[in-house]
Amino acid sequence: MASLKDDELVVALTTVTDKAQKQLASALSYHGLGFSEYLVLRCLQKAPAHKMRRIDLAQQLSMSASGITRLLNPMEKTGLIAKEANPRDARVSLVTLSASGARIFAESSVSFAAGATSFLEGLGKQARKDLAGIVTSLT
Amino acid sequence: MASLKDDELVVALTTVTDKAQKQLASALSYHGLGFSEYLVLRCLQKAPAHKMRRIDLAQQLSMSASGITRLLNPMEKTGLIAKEANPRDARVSLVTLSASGARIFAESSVSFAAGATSFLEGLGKQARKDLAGIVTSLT
DNA sequence: TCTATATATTTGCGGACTCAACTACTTCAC
DNA sequence: GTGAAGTAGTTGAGTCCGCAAATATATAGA
Repeated sequence: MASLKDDELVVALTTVTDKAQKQLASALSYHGLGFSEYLVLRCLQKAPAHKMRRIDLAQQLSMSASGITRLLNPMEKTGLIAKEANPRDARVSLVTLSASGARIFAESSVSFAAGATSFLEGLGKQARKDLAGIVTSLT
Repeated sequence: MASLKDDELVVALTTVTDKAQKQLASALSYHGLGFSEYLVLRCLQKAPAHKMRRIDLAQQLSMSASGITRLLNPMEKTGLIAKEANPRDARVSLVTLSASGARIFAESSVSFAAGATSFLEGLGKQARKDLAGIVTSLT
């Protein structure tokens, strides 16, 4: 069917992804979380010992180091995460997932997954597999 | 192959699209254009008589009306677009593509298309068709 | 050891965008 | 007509984020 040119395809992709982000951000807002904040918790959850350097967080989220600083500051104040020093290297400050952060993450993940499912609901099983293959080969 | 859960799929999708936007924004910056500014020119180019209401522009770009105001103000100052009143309805102010706006758009479109092609280069013909079908059914 | 370079983080400044409130105009019900 | 409600657009305040510069620490080379 529709064969779009590369530029049209990418514009359509950004449009549709933007829509997804807005839906998901709205779902997360019920838990008092922003989209990036959720991704931080998600990264920490997956990380060994739920602990990460700020710079690695920045890379995984494709953000600048300063963006991470400003994102994490309020999260530390509300107790979602905690700061921890690295005895081997005084430059780095590790970020850890707090117990309440883990709880909020678990709760918000339900909303997030529901939002993701509703966003993808127009897609059949094969289309989802295709999309998964496409995004991994674009990464 | 890889079958991701809905939430993982959407996270991967936003990550990859974010990467695309950054590449394209960088390509457009050589023409002095931001990503949203390029999309404005693109909309106006496609519009009948290269003319649109600000509110319709906002909807097509999934932006707020105030975002459009702030986006268009500098574009008008640099002469990419022009303001025009609507004789039938004094509330609306039409936005038109200027000659220089059309020229800049044509030039930047080359860079944009090249960026889009380079972003999609890991994808075969079938994958592009699949992706096109997927984004249209998600719209 | 001392200096140069590299790395991790924070801060000042600014851009892009949103929400809510406001102005200005139009339309509809009566 | 006149008032109420709706629509188009702008403005003020605030959020999120990036870039460049500054700070602090680490590492490598003479």
